[in-house]
Amino acid sequence: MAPRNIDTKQEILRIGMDLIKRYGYNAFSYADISKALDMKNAAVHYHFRGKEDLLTGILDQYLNDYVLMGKQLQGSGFTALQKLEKFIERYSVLTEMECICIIGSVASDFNTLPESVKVKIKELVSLVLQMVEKTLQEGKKRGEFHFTESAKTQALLIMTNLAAGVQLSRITGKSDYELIRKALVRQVKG
Amino acid sequence: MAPRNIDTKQEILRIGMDLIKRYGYNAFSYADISKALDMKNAAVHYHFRGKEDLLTGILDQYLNDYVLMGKQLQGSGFTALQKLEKFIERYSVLTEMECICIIGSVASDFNTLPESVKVKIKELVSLVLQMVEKTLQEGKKRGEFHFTESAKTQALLIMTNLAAGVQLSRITGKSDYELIRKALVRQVKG
DNA sequence: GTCTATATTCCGATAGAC
DNA sequence: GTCTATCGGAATATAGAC
Repeated sequence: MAPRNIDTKQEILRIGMDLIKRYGYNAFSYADISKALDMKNAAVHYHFRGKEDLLTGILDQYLNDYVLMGKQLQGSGFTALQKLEKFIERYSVLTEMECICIIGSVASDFNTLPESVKVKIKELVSLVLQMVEKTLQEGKKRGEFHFTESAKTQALLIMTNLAAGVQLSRITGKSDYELIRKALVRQVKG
Repeated sequence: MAPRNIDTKQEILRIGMDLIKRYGYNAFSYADISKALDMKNAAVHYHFRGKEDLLTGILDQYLNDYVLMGKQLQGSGFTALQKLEKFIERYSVLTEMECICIIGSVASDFNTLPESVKVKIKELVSLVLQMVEKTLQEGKKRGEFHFTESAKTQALLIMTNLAAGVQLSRITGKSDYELIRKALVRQVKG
């Protein structure tokens, strides 16, 4: 059959990214992806030899996304607060989709993953934490933020508030996430 | 054969509680449990008809544990800070075991679980959050704590710092968890 | 690039012996 | 209460046709 869609690989990544945030890595199958794209599971194997390769592709996509986001924010002229809020917004949308963040999802399955994937997860977490830390430092320098912890510690506090915030919100409802979101912004403003 | 151990059901629960925190609900099997207890998977089915029944049993066990812990702390004469630190200690030990907390674990798998289990998870989360909130209120009344958020919001901040703290720590190392733990205590002290 | 068909392995679960 | 034996189904994956 002629290529139905030259971006099938990208479509598989898109579906996979949704499934991993919605159900978790060990809970979705190639069949879920092939059904969503109306193809056979063998076709998915053509684009990603095995499930671990797919997970690696998904993580690479997130790495690229965050690098791109970092560059865009850097050249945006945004205040530090606006940059932080752009970051927070990524978590807020998750609560509308019954999803948790990619980092929380792979953290839960971490012990079931091969070493090569664990390394990539570490890269992703380091990248995201450093982005937040850098924004916090900038905001403090500019007098926008007045938190008393180190920028690194404050970044850890924010990251954990957001990551587990979307997890809790899945169980107890979105209002708890909103309380967390507003409080963490008050915290950094000091 | 004569009963090898009259507490086999309790042993299954114990192994199950470890597996769910170490690998996640969808990543462990009855075979993992039967191997750990040197029996056949059919024997596990005798004690817990299906995997969902086992998960329900595990959640009931945690509910009982937390209720017991609440009663013990109530009659302990501890300061609010000491009570909070007893709670935090439960999370600290997880980082030594490559485990995440039960709430984070089931939050990740939440969308794959039947309604009856979801209800029990909500009960567990509500119980734990109320325990923390109550301790925070008590500490504020006694002049031990000086946080500015509502007790409920502060409890949410602490819970999310701890839950995602052990998740991050699994990826980036225990030192990040320690930074979070110390900072959140400073926060409530105000 | 996608298909059919199939191999393999594992999982959850049950029947029936002991 | 635990065993052996087995079933049905699903998941990962591969071979080879188109």
